[in-house]
Amino acid sequence: MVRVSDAPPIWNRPQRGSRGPQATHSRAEIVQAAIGLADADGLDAVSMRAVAAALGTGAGTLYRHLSSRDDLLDLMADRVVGELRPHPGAGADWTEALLGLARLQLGLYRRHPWLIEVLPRTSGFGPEALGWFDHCLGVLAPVPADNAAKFETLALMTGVVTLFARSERSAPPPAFTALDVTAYPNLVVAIGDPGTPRPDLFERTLRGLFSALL
Amino acid sequence: MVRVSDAPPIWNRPQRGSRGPQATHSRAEIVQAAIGLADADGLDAVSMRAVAAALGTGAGTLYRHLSSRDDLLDLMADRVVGELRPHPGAGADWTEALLGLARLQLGLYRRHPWLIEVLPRTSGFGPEALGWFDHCLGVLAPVPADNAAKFETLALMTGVVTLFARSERSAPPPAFTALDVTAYPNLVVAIGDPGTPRPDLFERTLRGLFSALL
DNA sequence: GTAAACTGCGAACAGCGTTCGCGGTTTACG
DNA sequence: CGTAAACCGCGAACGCTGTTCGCAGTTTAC
Repeated sequence: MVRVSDAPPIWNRPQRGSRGPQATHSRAEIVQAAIGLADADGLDAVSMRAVAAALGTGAGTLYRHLSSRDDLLDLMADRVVGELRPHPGAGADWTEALLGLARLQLGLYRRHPWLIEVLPRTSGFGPEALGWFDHCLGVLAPVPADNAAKFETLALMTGVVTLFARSERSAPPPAFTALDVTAYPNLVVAIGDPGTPRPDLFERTLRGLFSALL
Repeated sequence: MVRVSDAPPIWNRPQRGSRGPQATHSRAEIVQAAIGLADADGLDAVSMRAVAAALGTGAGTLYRHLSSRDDLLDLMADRVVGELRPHPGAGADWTEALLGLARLQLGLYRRHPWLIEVLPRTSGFGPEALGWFDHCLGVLAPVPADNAAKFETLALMTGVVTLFARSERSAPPPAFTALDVTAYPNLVVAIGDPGTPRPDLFERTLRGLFSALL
């Protein structure tokens, strides 16, 4: 489960040495093929054999460029995080700027839904993730708050974005057919008067978060 | 991925028919063995063969009581959600009561860390999950708000609890050795003055959420 | 009493991540 | 300049996974 490897993380390892024939596939090529499969058919479609087949080779070949499937997932995640560039310039209102960053993240999750499953199990921050985090800190620069508070706020902001991304993906509740009235009295009356969901829940939640933590 | 089965969910299916010899293992027994494995060695240790071996039988036997491993995970999740009983009585202050419910949920995640992975992929609400949700609605009964707003708030409360549970499980950040100053300027200065994390982040976040949404 | 329905069981299947040895190719070094 | 080290693609193989299926035996319903 936990990464116990003494080897340096994948981002610090060189792609190839100096000797030997030129590789027919690069690390970036493999990652791109894997992302294509994940975008099209979900994360389960990203098997080593499938990725290799998409590149016209065998599964064993991939291990010349990666040391494990988890490495591949790390690289995939950091690469799509790079799609958040160019990082938008911070305006005068940092709250509005931060909201814009959150919306950008939500868009990324919509483009690559598998990211919701991959990100929580990545082994660490890649260079693009660090760059994004650095940019967020820059937006928060004018805020007079402890750096720990900024870290906490950004972590929770990212987390809340994943919650919304997940809720968008999950199917609507299964219509509650024939609910037992005696067992779930409050639920029954609430179903009878469901009310109307608010369209600005995303912004409202994040604004509440910011005002509570910064 | 998505459950396309026309069969009724596992909770509505009877455990056995009337004919045939008495079964040596019950559905509850299987679920309990699986939970024991998950608590001890994580979710990956819950393979059909391992669960069957813990019960002294073969993997194929389990399919007499369950139709898939996903069914087993559904049952495991709903069963540990039942540990939240007896549901605490609501006091006068609904904010405080709701905070107590959130703390109860966090404790459940600490006792069964695998629940963090299982819950987002369950196929629906089990009877215990419905009971918990019903109780939360009861606590929110005196709040003059739209039922949709209450649904949204409870969903986000549960989500935020999972974020905190996840952050407790994840390893501390890897010490940021030798960070490139030119690439991550804001990060470098923030590391130089890390500040002190706030001990009441959990409560503060949830209070902010409640006041923003209800 | 017969047939239907259920039981545990173990072999089997396809797929998975990963390892390893093979022959061939390119580069670094004495 | 030749030799050795390092890298390449490749395919077979290992152990594991979830799941299916036929077999023989047991209990119940009609």
